[in-house]
Amino acid sequence: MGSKIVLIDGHSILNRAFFGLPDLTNSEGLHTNAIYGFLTIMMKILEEEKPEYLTVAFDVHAPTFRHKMYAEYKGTRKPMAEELRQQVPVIKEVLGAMGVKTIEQAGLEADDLLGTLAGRCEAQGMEVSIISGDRDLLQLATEHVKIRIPKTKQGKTEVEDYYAKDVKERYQVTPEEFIDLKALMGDSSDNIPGVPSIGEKTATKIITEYHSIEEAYAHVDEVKPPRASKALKEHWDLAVMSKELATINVTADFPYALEEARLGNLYTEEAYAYFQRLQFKNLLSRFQVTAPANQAETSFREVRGKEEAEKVLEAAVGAECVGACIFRNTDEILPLFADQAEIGGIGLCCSEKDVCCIRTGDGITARWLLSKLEEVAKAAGRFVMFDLKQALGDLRLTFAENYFDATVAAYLLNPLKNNYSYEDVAREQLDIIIEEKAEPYIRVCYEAYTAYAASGILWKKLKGCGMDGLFTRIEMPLVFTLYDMEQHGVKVEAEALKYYGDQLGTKIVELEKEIYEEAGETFNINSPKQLGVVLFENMKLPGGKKTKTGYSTAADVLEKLAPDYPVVSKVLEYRQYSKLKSTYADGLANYICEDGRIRSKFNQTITATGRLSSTEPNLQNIPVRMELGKLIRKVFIPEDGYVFVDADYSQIELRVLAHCSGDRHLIDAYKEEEDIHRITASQVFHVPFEEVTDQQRRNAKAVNFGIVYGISSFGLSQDLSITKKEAAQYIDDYFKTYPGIKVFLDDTVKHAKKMGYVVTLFGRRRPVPELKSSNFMQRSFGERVAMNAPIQGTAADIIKIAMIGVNRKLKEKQMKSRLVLQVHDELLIEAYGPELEEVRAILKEEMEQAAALDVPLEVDMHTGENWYEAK
DNA sequence: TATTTCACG
DNA sequence: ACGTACGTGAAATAT
Repeated sequence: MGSKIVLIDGHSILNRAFFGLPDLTNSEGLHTNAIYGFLTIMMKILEEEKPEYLTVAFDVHAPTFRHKMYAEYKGTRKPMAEELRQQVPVIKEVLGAMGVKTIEQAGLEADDLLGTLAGRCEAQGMEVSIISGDRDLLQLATEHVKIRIPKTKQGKTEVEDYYAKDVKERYQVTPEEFIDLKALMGDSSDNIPGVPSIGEKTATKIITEYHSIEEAYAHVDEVKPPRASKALKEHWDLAVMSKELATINVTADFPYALEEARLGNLYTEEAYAYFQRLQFKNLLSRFQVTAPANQAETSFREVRGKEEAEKVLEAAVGAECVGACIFRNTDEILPLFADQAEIGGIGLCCSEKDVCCIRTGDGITARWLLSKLEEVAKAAGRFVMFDLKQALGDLRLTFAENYFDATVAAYLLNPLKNNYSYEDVAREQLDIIIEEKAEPYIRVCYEAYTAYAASGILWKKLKGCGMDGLFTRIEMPLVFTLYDMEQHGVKVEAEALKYYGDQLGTKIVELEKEIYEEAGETFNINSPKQLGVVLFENMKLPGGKKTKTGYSTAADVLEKLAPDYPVVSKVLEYRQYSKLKSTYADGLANYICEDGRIRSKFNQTITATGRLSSTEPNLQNIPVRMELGKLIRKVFIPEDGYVFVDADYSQIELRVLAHCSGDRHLIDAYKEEEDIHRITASQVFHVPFEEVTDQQRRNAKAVNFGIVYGISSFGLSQDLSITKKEAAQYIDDYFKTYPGIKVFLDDTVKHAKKMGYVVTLFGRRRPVPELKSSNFMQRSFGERVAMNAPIQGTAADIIKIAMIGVNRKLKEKQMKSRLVLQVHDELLIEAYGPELEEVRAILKEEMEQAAALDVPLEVDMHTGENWYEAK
């Protein structure tokens, strides 16, 4: 038997993968599902067939224009979806990286390339497999040419194989006759019109009898049924054209060197880089770990002994740029406590050629090493680390302009990613692939090296995007502010919290009993699935399906039923109690340290808009709207001798909008009147200020919120329980009242569509890739994001500035009061009693003066013995 | 690991 | 006709 070649119909398989798989996106916002599906299918086929040769053929143009003649005949066709289009060049690059031969030829379709290649290879005695989702190719099947059609059934790809005999078996015609079959019956997916009123059944009958359309036409009067005979006569031109369209050119003329198609190692280093970028985690495992060392590695070394370590560290003092990292010995420790593990050593890089790893032990203590590193850091022209805030736990550094957090820089350049590891930055900025299984000291060196080498590039890019000021004046100082807040934490009364939890527990048990009684059965109320079945099937309550997995039992659905069904209101109550107990009472208790304080993390590189996020625990979502939940704030208390001061911006986002849009009416409204919702209502509904009803004010408030979120009539109608039409009218009236807002929002979306991103007042960018989507929903989402992000982001910038200012003032004046929490538009300070008035003055000043807008920034402030009172 | 729900701004 | 408000994180259940 001769050697074997696999030929892949590129666009067809890509297309199949695209529609067969759910939408996947990597952290850059690139859609990857078609690429992933293509590679999976290709690898599966290669494993099965183990061919010597492989070639992937592409059309030069989009495959939907496969048949130009017919496209003209039929008129324009839908263009390829943007999500798929963007994947085409990438798969070609990936295949190139894997050493896979690809061909495309102007004027020839992939079919023609495949057909001709199949013929040429078969003539040389080779076995050929053609992979395509397109049944048109069945005409190419022979004894040695196998057509393989992958099918996705319930997530699994199965492949249908067709040699010539299989075509005959399945369609009762030979591959050659298959062309004529298509000519008669047509193929809508392939734009072949066929003959009207002749379908698969009739076509098969005619071709099995006459073997070709020409032969059938020669005996057209004998063709049965009469209906088909008539159709054939009337539409003979269509049949001829269809046959022409369906016929694949197997004698095309194009250059092709078989040797170039010989399969080598697919799993190259270059391919690995692509797979990492595309985030195909499970495909990465196919790569051997024998990739040759990157060039940089040659200068990596492990420093041994205190003497040498000292030499290295001394030499680093005063260096122009230093990249560093600190690592811990996490081997014999539970991952949960990894950050408490002892210091294992540091990585240090002062130049391309000087990268080293210094371990503790052997006369080197952690304290000595770290204090040396502190010296190096302070003296460096630029001192770079990943996640500097984390490192500040080990290095006693205070803010200075030479510190550079590479994680934060990478976040600013693309806030949509979900992590900013040094491996990612090395790959993206330096084109270096760091092996996961590389020796630990090599990885340590890489982290320091990446910090060193990427910082210049990151900085240049930040400047290029106009984010250098944001980085140096806001984000970097904030790293230190957040560190201080995290260290300080907030005191919590553990016993009171426990008592609160117990109270909730009793109530939960009571409600549980009552619910079971009314339902007539016991079940898990916390399970939306079980609850849905009990309510809507067993108890037959009205209210249909909503989610893909079953009935929606969300609060807004249940609230509609609650007045009529006591069980439902009990369920709602149960939910409330159970949420409070599990998430807040029990949840928070787990985080109380021995000194009675909770130290939540303030994450700086999470959100798309520039806000902070809070985790472990999240202290930015402590209940406040409902009295029952708000009570939990009583357990947050200041230290003895201190009080809480809580200050929050009044409608900061709406004020930012007023400023950014420059809308005269909204700006004037803010300058004149306290109650913005009331004045909005008065202006939008054309009623005197004093005569605005509560309902009108509520509506105006909802519209104001809607504007900030990127208004849609649907969203507003949901919120106000009115029709979409009424909501649209409100919006229209609003824009008539504040025409500047409309212009501003439209311009922002326009800018986003043109540039691909939006910008805050302080230069922070948010990319909006959704605007390019071919999906209406996605695109609409993109538009709302484009409207919201500059507003939310600017507000985030402003409070960050205020935090830095407040923290700086407190420290400058050597006060004992400390910033403890930030909740987006609110700051909480634990103020030392004697300093109270000064703290209030500082808070007010720093918050109100954080940005000079065309409208005043107003701050509401309260003092109290606990967070409940201070709010 | 994904989905649903719900707490906050 | 499509089916949504923007931004988060945690807990519980289901897979």
